[in-house]
Amino acid sequence: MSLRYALLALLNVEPMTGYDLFKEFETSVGHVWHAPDSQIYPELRRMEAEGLLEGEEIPWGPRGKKRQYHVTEAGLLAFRNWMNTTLEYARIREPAHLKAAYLEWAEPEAAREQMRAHIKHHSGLLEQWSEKVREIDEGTSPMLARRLAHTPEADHEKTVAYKRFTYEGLIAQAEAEVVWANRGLKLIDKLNE
Amino acid sequence: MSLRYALLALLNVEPMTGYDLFKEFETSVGHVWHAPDSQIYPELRRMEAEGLLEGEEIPWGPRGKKRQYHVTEAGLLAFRNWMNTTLEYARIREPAHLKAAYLEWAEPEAAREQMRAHIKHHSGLLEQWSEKVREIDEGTSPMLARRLAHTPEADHEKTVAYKRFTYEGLIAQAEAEVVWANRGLKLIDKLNE
DNA sequence: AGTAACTCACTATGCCGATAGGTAGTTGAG
DNA sequence: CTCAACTACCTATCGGCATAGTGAGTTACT
Repeated sequence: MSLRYALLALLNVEPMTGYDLFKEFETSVGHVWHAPDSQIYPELRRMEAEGLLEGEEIPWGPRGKKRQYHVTEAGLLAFRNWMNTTLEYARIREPAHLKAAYLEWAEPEAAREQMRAHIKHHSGLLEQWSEKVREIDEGTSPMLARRLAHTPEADHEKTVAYKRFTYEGLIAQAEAEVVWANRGLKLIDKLNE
Repeated sequence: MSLRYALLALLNVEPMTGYDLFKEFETSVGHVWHAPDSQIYPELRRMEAEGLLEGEEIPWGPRGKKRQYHVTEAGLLAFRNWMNTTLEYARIREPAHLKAAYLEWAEPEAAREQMRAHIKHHSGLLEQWSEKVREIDEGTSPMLARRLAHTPEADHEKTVAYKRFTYEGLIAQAEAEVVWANRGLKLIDKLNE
C-alpha cells in the first residue's frame, strides 16, 4: 500500500513517466522502498483510473511515444491524508534473527559465514547512505536539487532536514546490525574453542 | 519460506500439534517471526506431503482428536541444510522511513504523532525483549527449559548463548529506533518554532 | 550501416501473507 | 448444568511482491 504514496511523493516534484519513476526506485526512493517496474506500471494505471493521477501521451523521437503522469487535486489530497495518518506497524518477520536464535544447529563455519554476510550486507547499505548524507550536506544531490527547485524557498530547510534525518536513522540501524554481527563472530569463536 | 524452518525449529524440540505451534508463534518464536494459524495448518500439511514431517492422530477427550507432528529424517536434514546456507537479504521496504523522508508534507502535530507512535511501538518491543533476556538469565523461561531438556548437556551453553545474542540484537535495533524518533521530535520542534 | 545499450511499457504466473470467516469438541467456573 | 472460554482445525478471498518474459522504439558508437 506504500507503493502508491511513494509514487505520489515523487510525482509531487514533477511529472514523470513510468520509466522515470522506475529509475528513481533504483536510486533515490529505492533506499527506503523498492519496487520492480512490473509493479509500477499497473499501479500507475490503477491510480489514473481512481483519479489520483492523470496521464498524457508525449511524443518521443520520430515515431515513439511515452506516457507522462502528473498528480491531480485528488492525488495531492490522498497523499496529504496519508502523511497525516499514523502508520500501522507490520508484524515482525526477521529471517536473520530467526536463524540466529537457532545458530547452535549450524556448523561453526556456516555460522561465521552468516555473520560475515550480515556485516557485508549492512556495510554496503551503510556506505550508500553515508554517501547520500554527504551529497545532501554538500548540496550535490541531483534529486534533492530538483526537489528544491519545485519547492518554495521557505520549505527548503525542512525538506533538507527531514531527508537527512531519514538517512541518519537508516545509518544508525545498519551500524547496530554490524556491531551485532561482529559480536556474533566473537561469540561463535568463544563457543567453539 | 522461513515459516517452514521456524516450524521445523520448534518441532525439533518436541512433537506438537498445529495449535501448539500457533501458540508458540504468539509468544516465543513470535518475537522474530509472526504467522497466523491460517498459514500454519496448511503449511504443516504440505510439509507432511513432502515428507519433512509425520502427523499422528491423537485422542483428545472422549470424542475429540488432534494431529501431532514430529520431524522426520528428511525434515531434520532440510533444517540443518537451511541453517548452513547463507541467507538472501530482502529488498528494503521501510514504511516509517519512507514517510520520514517526506515529513515536510505532514502537519507538524501529525509528524510528532508519528514519532510518538514510533517510540511507543519500539518501546513496547524493547520491554518484551528485555523481559525475555531477564528470563534467560534467571533460567525462568519455560520455553528455553523445555528446549534444554531435549538437548544434550554439552550444547546447553550454546543454546542459551545464541538465544540471548538474538534478543540482544533485537534490543539494539529497537533502542536505535527510539533514539532516532526522539531526535525526530526535537527536529520537528526546531523546524516549527 | 550495423549493433549494443538503453528507453518505454506491459503481461503472466505463483507464492506469501493478511483478513475473515466457519465448525466441532473440551474444560472449568459458577 | 450450562455457558463462556478455550482447544483444535480448516477454508476462501484478496493484495503485494518476486520472477520472468515480451516487444517496440531510440540513441550512441564504431
